[in-house]
Amino acid sequence: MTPDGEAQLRAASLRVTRPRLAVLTALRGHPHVDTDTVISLVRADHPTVSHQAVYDVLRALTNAGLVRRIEPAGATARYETRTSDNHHHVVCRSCGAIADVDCAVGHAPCLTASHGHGFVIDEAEVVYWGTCPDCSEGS
Amino acid sequence: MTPDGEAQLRAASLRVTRPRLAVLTALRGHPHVDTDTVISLVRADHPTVSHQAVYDVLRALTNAGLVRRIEPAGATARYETRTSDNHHHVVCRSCGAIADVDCAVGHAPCLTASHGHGFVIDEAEVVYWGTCPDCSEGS
DNA sequence: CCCTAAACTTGATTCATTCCAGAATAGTGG
DNA sequence: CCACTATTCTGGAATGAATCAAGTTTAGGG
Repeated sequence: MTPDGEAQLRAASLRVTRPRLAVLTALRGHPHVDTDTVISLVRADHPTVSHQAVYDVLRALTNAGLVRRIEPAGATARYETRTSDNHHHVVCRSCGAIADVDCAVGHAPCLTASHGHGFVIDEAEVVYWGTCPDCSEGS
Repeated sequence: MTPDGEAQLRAASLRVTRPRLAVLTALRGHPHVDTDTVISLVRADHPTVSHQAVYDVLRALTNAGLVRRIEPAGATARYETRTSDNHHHVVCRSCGAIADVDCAVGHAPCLTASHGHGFVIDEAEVVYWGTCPDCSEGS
């Protein structure tokens, strides 16, 4: 099993608070959800947590590397706990569903495009666009 | 030279209007600008064009494929006229500058990751994150 | 058990984008 | 060349994700 939230927070020298644990738990069970959904999930157990707290927590966890923020074009920010393995995402054009995709071309393939106008490139982000099973079925 | 705006619009069966020509011209001269900048550029020549018109035009041109919309995480939508050659972009983390990057791994490399949870993938979008020459110089 | 910085609550604010109702206009058919 | 209609444009209000601000609570070191 993944280390429990408390251990993760301490390892990142972040204070262990109820809202933070709740957000981590919510994201564990529901990958790729937006902020609003996180708020709902958190409030299921802790009704008094403010939306601002969730925004703060998500930012803190993202900065600490415990959570990864993804932001597909035309959608609001989503979050997931699967970090540090440079995987990518498929996004459904019609319903917005997101699924994980392991890096196709081995590891960090695209960083080879380094001769980009003098830019120092440190990350290559890939987003696949398409149609999810549910949506392509209907048509 | 690129075909003039009027020809492009007619080829796409779009009406030829002053705002549309102005937007096309603005984007030709200034790639990767956001909507607000487009509005300013357009108004330099045609002060009466409404912001709504620019939004409408950008959407119409994008749907017609005359313009491509890019939307890096954490930034507002940008537009460019270079289409139909599947190139990618480098984005500067500190100043937000964007530059074009030709597809590194040949053509449409990444579509090979097709076995993604039953998704039918039709496009692979790549965004390189890094630091532009100007910004890395200062540090 | 105190104390202080960090975190949280509440509520207002920003800003890109969209929605709406009415006026203008491109371009087809007469 | 003119009239007609759908499309487009104008001006202004509304939406919604996200941020800011002031004051209260709390984690956790001393």
